[in-house]
Amino acid sequence: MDQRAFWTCTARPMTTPNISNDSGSPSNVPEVVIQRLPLYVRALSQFSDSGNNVISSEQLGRRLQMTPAQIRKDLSYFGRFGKQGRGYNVASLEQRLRSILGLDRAWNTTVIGMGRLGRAVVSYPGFAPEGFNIVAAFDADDDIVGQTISGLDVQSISALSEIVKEKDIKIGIVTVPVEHAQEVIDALVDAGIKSILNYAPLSPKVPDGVTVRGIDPVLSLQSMTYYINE
Amino acid sequence: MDQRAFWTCTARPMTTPNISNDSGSPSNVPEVVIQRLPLYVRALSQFSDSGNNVISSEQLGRRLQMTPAQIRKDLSYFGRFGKQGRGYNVASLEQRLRSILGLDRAWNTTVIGMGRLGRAVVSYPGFAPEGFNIVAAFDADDDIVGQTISGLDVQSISALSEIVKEKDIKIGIVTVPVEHAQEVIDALVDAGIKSILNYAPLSPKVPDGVTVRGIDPVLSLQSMTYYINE
DNA sequence: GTTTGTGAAGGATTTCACAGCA
DNA sequence: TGCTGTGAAATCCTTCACAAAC
Repeated sequence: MDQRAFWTCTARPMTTPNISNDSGSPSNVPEVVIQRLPLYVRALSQFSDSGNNVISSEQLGRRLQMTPAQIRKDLSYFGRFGKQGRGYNVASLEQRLRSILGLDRAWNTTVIGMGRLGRAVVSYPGFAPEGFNIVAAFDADDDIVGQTISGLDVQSISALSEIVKEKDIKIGIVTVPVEHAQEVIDALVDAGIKSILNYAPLSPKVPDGVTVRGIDPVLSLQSMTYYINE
Repeated sequence: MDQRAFWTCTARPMTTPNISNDSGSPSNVPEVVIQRLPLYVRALSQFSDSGNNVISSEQLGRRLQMTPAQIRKDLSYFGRFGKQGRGYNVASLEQRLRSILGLDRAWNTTVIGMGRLGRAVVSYPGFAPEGFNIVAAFDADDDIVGQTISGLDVQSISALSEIVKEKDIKIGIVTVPVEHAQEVIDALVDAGIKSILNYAPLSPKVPDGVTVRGIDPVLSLQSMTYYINE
């Protein structure tokens, strides 16, 4: 029944603090709830692909292996999206959730570290269709700086802050070796970045107000072996 | 303060049920605690690299951005590893935690799906040093079956069950396109696999007793944008 | 009849705070 | 003195159960 996406590292209490939020959206939504919303979006999008117009919390719950009550409660943090006796309109619920999450716009993103992993990330075709555009690439190595990789010309990390402003980059993706990850993350924070996707195997220190999510398959494997009985 | 690695999907209640556990290890440890243990292992290993012998829960907590009380409580599920007034011996705590997680042995692993992502996974150098050995690779495409990729010869998925037994494979890594992910996961489950690392963007259905952890950078990004203020 | 939205109840997890030991 | 280990308290999250709406 546990439905939780990989590993996140956040410098934030589990419950979002009262950041006063102009757009009238509620301000004490638990972090776990926010992390489940993208799952709802994904499931709804799959449902509408298969031609359904309306879905109940019961059906969604069956799809996502979670209880209908939890789904209704989660949604109730943000408004009343359903119709009693009928359920939710698939397309409009998806649209509402996208809007809540800020997915109804595109986000400029940069990748720092153009080694093996960074190259894989910039050439991964899954980001752009979801509105995450990689618009700059950086590396510390002078041999790599100046190369063009997947249509991006790799720039020196010393230009990071400038380019972040120039290109209105809001999200940093860190693919440098673990030894340099903390300093790169510090540099992103200094450049004003508030959201970081970290592929390096470490728990970085970031100030309050900066969100870091980690991608670490080894960590995932290491917590699964506990449950293997033999 | 939230320290959680990406997305996991587990067919297990948040609190581990009473699976009677021969080796005298406790049987009602919350899942969140299990997910934090690898973070402790990683931090301890970094600490010992920097020449420290002893660490307090306060120091560990500072490193991992979590409270000392939580660390002590987590450890107390498994035993009494510290010395009052001094703290924990870094090396021996790391060893104890590795043993609890089953990381003091190697695990045979297989990757299913030898497209772009699967190739990146089998050539990722981070698994083997942690004891996760990729010993077989599978694909559905006849043009790929028979190729040798990173020293593995790619086999047909129809041979999955047989090879899993033959090579004593305990963990499956799914890198097939999302349309085929559920059927591949079903096949792994049929073959007796209890631990699955899923790179496909879907929440798979698995029976109780099977653990799935998902790796989905898009999902991580989608929950971060909520917090970006503008 | 069906399904939502939601207070209230019930669990689970985190934090507190301090006894006890080195 | 310093720090662990741990019950108790506090907080957070999920589930229940039902009135209201369709």
